Amino acid sequence: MTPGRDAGGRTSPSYPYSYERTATTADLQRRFEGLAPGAGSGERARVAGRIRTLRTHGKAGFADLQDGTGRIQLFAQADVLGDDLQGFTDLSVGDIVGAEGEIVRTRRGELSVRIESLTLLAPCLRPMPEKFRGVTDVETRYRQRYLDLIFNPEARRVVSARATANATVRAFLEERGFVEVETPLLHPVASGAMARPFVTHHNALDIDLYLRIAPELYLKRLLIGGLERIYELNRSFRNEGVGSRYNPEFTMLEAYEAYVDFEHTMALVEDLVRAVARALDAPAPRCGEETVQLEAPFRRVTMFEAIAEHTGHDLAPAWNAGDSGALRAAAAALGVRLQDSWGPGRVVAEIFEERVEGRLVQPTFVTGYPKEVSPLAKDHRSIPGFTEHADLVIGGVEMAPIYSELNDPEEQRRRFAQQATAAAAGEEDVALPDEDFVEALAYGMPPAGGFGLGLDRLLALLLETGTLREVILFPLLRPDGRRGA
RNA sequence: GGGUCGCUAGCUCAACUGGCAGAGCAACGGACUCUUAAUCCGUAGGUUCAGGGUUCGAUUCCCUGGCGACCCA
Repeated sequence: MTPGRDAGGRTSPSYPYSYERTATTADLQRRFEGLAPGAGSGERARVAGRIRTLRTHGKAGFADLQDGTGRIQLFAQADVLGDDLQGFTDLSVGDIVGAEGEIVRTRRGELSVRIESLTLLAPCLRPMPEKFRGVTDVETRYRQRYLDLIFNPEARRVVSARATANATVRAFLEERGFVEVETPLLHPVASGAMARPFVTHHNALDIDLYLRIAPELYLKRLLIGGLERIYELNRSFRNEGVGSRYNPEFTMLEAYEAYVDFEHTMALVEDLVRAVARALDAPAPRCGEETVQLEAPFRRVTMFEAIAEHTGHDLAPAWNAGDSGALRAAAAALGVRLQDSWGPGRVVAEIFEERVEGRLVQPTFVTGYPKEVSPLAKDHRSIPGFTEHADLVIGGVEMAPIYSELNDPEEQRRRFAQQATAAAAGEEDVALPDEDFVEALAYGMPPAGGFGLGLDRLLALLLETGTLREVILFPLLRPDGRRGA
């Protein structure tokens, strides 16, 4: 038997199908703000919501009712209800009820619905968390997010902030002529990013499919098809660990614009990030000891410059001399662990990610990505060995890669071949060859700038939550043996 | 992957150096017609995460495992 109140104490609940509300609690609080203590308004309303607290006084009683907009007090009196007062007395904290009555303000000044009729809509059969402190255990808050939402206004704030961010993104892009599209989530080849995929199986076709790690290659197919400005607000999946910066499924924005390069797209991303920050009233979120200045122009540095600045190791001479031994020695000196199969480009990128990225708190576009770690971006127009790939880093976290999109099918084939070689050498985070995509490129893809923006990470930054898990309603957790969840 | 910390009643937390497992809230019964973390009286509620070890005796000490948090790589 589940713990909780004894069902025998009440007649069995009837679970009504609907309740005709005439007002929300916020409406009433606003409309009757000026009502004097002890006064009646002469107006009635029907409200519905969850009982948060109960105070019964024999022939009278009070309850706080919470709905999606706020709270109002319910006021029960034997004078009004007669024998029906029992229905109020029998309520439990957590029950969902509908109540009808006159809007009054009590002598102590609390705006209330003086109940004339009360309907139990859904009983709360399980004991609710402690009323004052509520739920604070982090694990419980994630596993039973509904309790978190009932008790913690902050949890509800995150929900509306994400909705606002999504709406802002859409409005921003629509204004600039971008069209929202939807592309497959089940991919025959998991490519478009360097990550490990989840595998699944399609029975009728008897083929393995992969949950997308990025929509990139499908969106580029649309560029080939003549859609010149497109975006997808998408959920993607990467088979990696969980933690404050990672969740295996995450929400990302990818957008592509024909006939522009990554310089143009960097400016677009900068404006977009700023627009979202303004919409959330967070132009300067705190991040550790620092305040992130999103209104100031975003800084630009090359990966080599950033490494030199933060580690004191100038890797440019070794790179230019093709001295990968010296690059590896620098990594060793910095305590960065490397795999034998990695080439010099990956070594440099690893040093950057492990020792520098986390220190770039102010918004920074990092450019100068070696070809080895950037298989989908165009060759840099003037610096051999590099690509036109910038990464926007804010708060020490990678927010958005931005490319001049590679549109030369032969070069794309060579890049994929390098990735395949790395995969054969045991590297798991690779962009796998997608021959169908290479064939599509051969029909001609316009030059384009594109980006992917990690919305969960951006929200975590702007809302100052410190962890992705606070902005993802149901973050992946190991199933709890007791609950089998 | 490494380190640190945590897991005790439905919830929030105690329990000294190893000595009868507790409180508040919630639940249940009762009193109370203006309370708002209502108050008052009473009742019930435990595989102390799991398993093993040490001990006369383990929530406490040791080992293994589980789940989580934080930090690091």
